[in-house]
Amino acid sequence: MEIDHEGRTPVYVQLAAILREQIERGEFPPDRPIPTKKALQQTYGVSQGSVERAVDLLRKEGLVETSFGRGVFVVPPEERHTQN
Amino acid sequence: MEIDHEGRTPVYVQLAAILREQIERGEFPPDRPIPTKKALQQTYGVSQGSVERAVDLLRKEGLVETSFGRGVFVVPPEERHTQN
DNA sequence: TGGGATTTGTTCGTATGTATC
DNA sequence: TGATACATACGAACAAATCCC
Repeated sequence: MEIDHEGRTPVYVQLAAILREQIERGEFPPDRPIPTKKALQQTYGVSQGSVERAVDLLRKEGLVETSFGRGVFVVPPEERHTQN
Repeated sequence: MEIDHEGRTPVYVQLAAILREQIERGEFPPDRPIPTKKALQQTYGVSQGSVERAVDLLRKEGLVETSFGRGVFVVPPEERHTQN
């Protein structure tokens, strides 16, 4: 899936959707960080700010947790308390 | 008062402090918007984003309310319900 | 009715620096 | 020390609400 920089859907929303789907498909191993924010920038060709916002969305949804200096981690489904 | 772009205190925090003091001194007439965000940008030589953040702080403090397309308004002291 | 001007709000990219591990 | 998350700041473009003539 790719990011459309022209359309009306914000880039960070698109990126969040991509990651959300990958997470729910279990494409990321547990207890290990998903690709770093820098990697996401490069993979999808978006800015740091857009990655920040995308991850922020997923964090608020309870799908991931971030750990300063370590990485972004997927929250196991049974531990999710979505405070949407 | 001026903004120090070099120091450790964020620009937007400094700007919020300036405006907060002016508001509490009653320097802005009631029922009329305070200087527009664009004016604040020019007056203090800061970016739109910094003005945005400064006003956001004051809004969260309950000191001002913003009205899309109209301006930023001082909340009368007796109506402030600071949900800090 | 209409359309331009004003004003707040959002998004994006870039750059730089700080904090944590 | 290096990798990483996070914060700050700027500029630019555009969208959306309001106002005014």
